[in-house]
Order: sequence, then structure tokens, then C-alpha cells
Amino acid sequence: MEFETVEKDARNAPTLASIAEKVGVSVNTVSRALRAPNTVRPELRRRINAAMEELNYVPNRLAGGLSSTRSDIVGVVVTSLYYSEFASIIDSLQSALLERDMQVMLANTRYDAAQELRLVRSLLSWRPAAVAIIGVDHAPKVVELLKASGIPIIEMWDTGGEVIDTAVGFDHTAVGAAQASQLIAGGYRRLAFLGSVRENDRRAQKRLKGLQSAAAMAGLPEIVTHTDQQGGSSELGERLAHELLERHPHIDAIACNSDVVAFGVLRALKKRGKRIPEEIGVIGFGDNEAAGCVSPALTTIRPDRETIGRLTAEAIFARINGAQPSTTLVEWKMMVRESAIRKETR
Amino acid sequence: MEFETVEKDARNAPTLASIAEKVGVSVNTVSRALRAPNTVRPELRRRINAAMEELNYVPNRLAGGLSSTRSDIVGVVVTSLYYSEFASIIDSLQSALLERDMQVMLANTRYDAAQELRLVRSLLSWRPAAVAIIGVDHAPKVVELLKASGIPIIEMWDTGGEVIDTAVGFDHTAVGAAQASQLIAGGYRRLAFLGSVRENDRRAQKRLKGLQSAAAMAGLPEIVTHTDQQGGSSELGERLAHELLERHPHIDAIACNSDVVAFGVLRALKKRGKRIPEEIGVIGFGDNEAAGCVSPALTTIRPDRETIGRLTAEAIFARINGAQPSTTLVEWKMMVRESAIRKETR
DNA sequence: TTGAAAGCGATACCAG
DNA sequence: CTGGTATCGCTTTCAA
Repeated sequence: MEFETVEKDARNAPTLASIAEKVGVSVNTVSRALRAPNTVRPELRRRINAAMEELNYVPNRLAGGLSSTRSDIVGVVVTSLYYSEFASIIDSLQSALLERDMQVMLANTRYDAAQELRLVRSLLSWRPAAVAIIGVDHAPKVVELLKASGIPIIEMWDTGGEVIDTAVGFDHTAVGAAQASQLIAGGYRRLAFLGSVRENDRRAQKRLKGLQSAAAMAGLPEIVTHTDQQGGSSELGERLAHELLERHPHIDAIACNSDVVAFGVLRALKKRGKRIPEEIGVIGFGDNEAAGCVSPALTTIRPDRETIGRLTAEAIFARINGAQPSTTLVEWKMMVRESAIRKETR
Repeated sequence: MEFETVEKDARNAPTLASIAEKVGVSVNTVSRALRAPNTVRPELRRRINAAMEELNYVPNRLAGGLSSTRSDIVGVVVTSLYYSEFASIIDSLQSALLERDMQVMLANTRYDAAQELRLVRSLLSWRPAAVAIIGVDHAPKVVELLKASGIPIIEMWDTGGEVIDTAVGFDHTAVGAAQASQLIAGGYRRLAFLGSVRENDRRAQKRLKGLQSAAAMAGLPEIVTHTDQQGGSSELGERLAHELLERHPHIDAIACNSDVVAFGVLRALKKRGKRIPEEIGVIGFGDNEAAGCVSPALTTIRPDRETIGRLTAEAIFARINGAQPSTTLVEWKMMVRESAIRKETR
């Protein structure tokens, strides 16, 4: 007689085979009990489930993914995790993916193109079911890799230009134009654009372009821009605002590239004794959770992040089920608050 | 003579075998060229790299993970993605993990215990190299699963109590006590605690406990608490503050469970004509990016999130390399601003 | 320095 | 409804 001692250490997690053996059926049956329960006799199914419960069985999805050549991972690439810029997109995207038991694998490029390439490559090595990525402007190599992967690619947040596959976002040029219109309607004419604009932040560049075109069309003087590569923060906004007003004291409205920067701008203006919105107007972008809590309350633009996340998940499901690529425009809203209305507009 | 036509469609990504064949070596050699380059003749290595480049080879880490029984995935479990609460932890954790080419797989429980169990199980099915999870209070089943996994488990943000393996965080009871001390030092005596406190948010409960003990020790009257299960927002803060003052008009200081809620409290108080900080003081928790931008600027507590993320990554590396479990206390700082100093303290 | 062969833990197809 | 068997793409001994 022989004894077989099986060392069941932690790295020796139960497998389908363990539980098949325990129940006295084939591996195959156990696998089916998991994926297609009604192809297995109820009583057997019960015993199998009991065994899984008892052994604390956790399926190995690496194995599952390998053999089925798809992985239920969704690669998510964002350009920053600062503040709440994309958190709520990730939040809603993830919670929608949960319905299909898909996991988010997160990558953050920090607006670095080289990093983006590296991260995309890295994500693809997990054979994700889809990739959701911020922006529609990527290095050629990134586009090539994503296209070659053959999986659904959802570009989020921005739209327009060359879309790889499917896009869910909005037109940032229009947002910039809306900022201009709002300021003009508020009674301002000498506009400036200010904020943190990274080299690779094409969205910010589009917003600036929209702002400039709208100002030009309204016959306003050229827009003064004062930006910095450094990450957006209220400290940056404060510094930039001081510098801006030193050089261009005649400015009467400031469009900011983000709300957090705008917060700093408000602080700087108050320190300089400028009355907002009477002497100078301020508009932001993003609708930070505090935008309505600063004083004066900040007029800004609120992209519907929750919807972007949800529609991205839906686009992924649709594409996986064979739907055609598409581009979906998502709403944004002008949040009119106190900081940008000089005169009563009626 | 025979022709072999290999359909190279998207689902047919190049494998180690493809490039082995192309170069005319064994699969094995290619694999080593990738993982241990200096065990391969330089010239051969060059040809292999060239072939990989040409075919746009992306390794299949599902296969790699399966055969090596470890996966370079780090499961990260947070309780919320609202605002900036944990974004910066994720940010720094991820960027530190990148050095070892490890990926973050993200899960969000939204303070739901059942969801946490499901998500942890799901993460474990990817055979992660480690799991980093917010909090030290988990359902018994969650603890059992995490322990049984045999991988490093890093509990972040909180410390104390039963730690599964390793913890990187701070003592929330002490934070609550510090809020009390700060308010007392600011000249206030009739304190209230207000905010969004989910059933499963043990950290908030600890902070409240700390606040209560410190108040009791200082001989202050019992702390009035007014909380809600609903998610934290400035709207919630505003509503709760109004309700609180209706019922307890004598309150002279409010400790808030989060800055965003505090923002709403400030708004409510101003609407009610209360002068801050003269008539009533307010203190927050979290140091939201706008805390210094509201008026009056919010006194609050700033946990060092960036360090928590980085130390978590280091703890993961250390544990993988055989180091013992440990608990690391991370600093937090009282950010003294205008909202909580009634009298000059010297 | 290189290669052959045996897994890793599932899934898929085809019989029975 | 159930079970065998071949894969999936890579890592890992062990020889050569």
C-alpha cells in the first residue's frame, strides 16, 4: 500500500481537477457546471458546488483566458489620476463592466507619450477583451499596436480626427468656443487663456483653438495665453494669474484650463483687489466638486463623465457582439455661476 | 512541393513560436532572449529582437503567468473612486509598480461588503502577485480568501486591529482626536460631527470615536452627531448642516467627515448668517485640492496619500522577496487654515 | 549556449 | 448529459 502526501501549501490552490477528483467526475463536467450550469444534472451540480465551496475554489482565469483566447480584462489608459478628472469615468466604466464580470486593468500615462506606448504594449500582453483609452491622439506606433490587436478600442473623452475604432466623448473645440461665448455674454472682451497645458494634451489645445476662433469671430482682440507644462494645481493658477496681470493688466476675463487652476486664479485676483465678476470674469473647465463652493462660485463646464464611462462599457459589449464601430457624442453642460457675469444678460 | 497558407488575422497574434521559426531557433531560446538576454549569444539576440520588432510581437502574459504560476498583476481594492479620496494612492502605487512591470487591476467596492467579497474573489482568479486593499476591516470570508491565497496582502489607509499580513496607513482614531484638539485649541466647546458615514466605513467610525474620547477627556459636552448613508457631497453637507443647526442651535464647531461635505457646511453656515470662524468653527478631513480655496479656507487633515501608495509598492516588493509582514505608519498633517480659529492661540 | 519535452489549468470539440 | 483528448503560449527542468 502506498501513501500519497500532497503538500497543500498556498501556492497549491485547488484546481478544477481537485474538485473533479473529489466529486468523482471529469474535469470537463466541473468546467461546464461553472460556465453552463444547466448542462449538468442538478444533483451533480449541487455536489460540485458544494465541493467548490468547501475547498474555497477560485478559478484560474489565466488558464481560462489562455485556452479560450480571450480574457475579460479591459485595459484602461488614462492620462492622469490627478484630482477627479477621470476618476468618475473609471468608476462608472468599471461598475458597468462588472455586470459581465470584466476587470479593469489600469494604466496612467501622465501625459507622457513614451509611457503611453510602453503601457499599451504592456496592457496588450494581457490579451484584454478591449482597450479604453483617453484621447484620440496617439503616437503612430500606439495606433498600430492597438489596431493590430484586433480587439475593440474605445477612445474616450475626446472625439474628432482619426478614430482608431470607436469613440465616446465630446468636441473640445466646441467647449472652448462655449467658454468664449459665455464670457462674451457676460460682458467681457479682453480674454486670456491660462492653465497647465502639457505638450501631449491635445484636448487642451483644442479648447484653446475653439476659444480663439470664437473670440475672433466676435471681433475681440487676440487672446492672451499664459500656460505651463507643470501639473495643474491652485498654486499654479495663482502664480500664473499674478504673472498674467503683471504683463497684461487690461485683461478682463480669464478662461482656465481646469477648475483647480481657476481656484488659484480666484485667490490671486482677490489678493490683487480685483472684484470678481465686476472687474474681471473667470471661467473654468471640468466642474470640480468644489466649483460651486468657492467664492465667487465658479462658472465652468461640466462634461458628463458618468455617461462616458457607461457608454464606453456599452460600446465594448456591442463591439464584442459584432456591432460596427461608432462615434458617440456625450453631453456637456455650462454651469453658470457667479464668476463670469458682469452685467445682467437678458 | 506544398504551400502552407497561414491566415494571419488579428486573433492570430505572433507567438514565441512564430518568431522562433522565423529566426530558426527553438522557442526556448527566444523565451530566454526575452527574460535573460545575457544567456543568449549577442548576435542571435539581435536577430531575435529584430524579428520581434518586425512582427510586432507582444508576449502573452496569460500564458506566461499560467506556466510560471505567478502573474505580475497587483489587485487593488478601493472603497470609492469619488473625488480624490484614493486617486492619488492609486497613482503613486501604480507608478512605483511600473518599475517592476506590474499592472494594477482595479476594483471598487463602493463600501459594499458583498461587493467586496465578489471583487476579491474575482481579483484572486487572476492569480495576482499581491493584493492591496483599503482598510483593515473585512468580512471573515474575505479575510479567509486573502489569507488562503498565500500572496502578500497590503492593507492600506487604516491600521490597527487584526491585520491580515502587512499594513500601510495611519491611525484614524488619532485623527479624530486631533480634530477635537484643534477645535478646542481654536476656542470651541460644543462640537458636532457631521458627514456621510457608510455602514462599512470603519475609518469614519474610528475618527468619530477619537473625536468623542478627546472631547470627553477635555470635559466637553457630548458630541452631537448627524450623519447620512448617502455618498459625501457638498449638497449633503449643506443639508446636514441646516438640519443640525435647526435641532442644535447652540453648536459652535463642526467636524466633518470629509472636505467636500465641509464645503457644503460652509455654504450652509454662510447662508444662515453665521460668521466663520468667529461664531462657529469648521474642520474637515482629507485636504481636498480646493480646501485652501474656499472661504474661509478650510482647516483640515492631510493624509500623505502619495507615500501610502509608494510604501505599499515597496511593501509588495519586500514581501515577494521574502521579507516579513510589517505595519508602517504614515504621516498625516494638520492643515491649519482660517475656518477653525476663533481666538488667537499662542 | 541551445534544444526537447513536460507541464501550468483551463476550454473546446467530438464521441459515447 | 458526460468524458476523453488536443490545445492555448509560455516557462521550466534536464540534456546535449
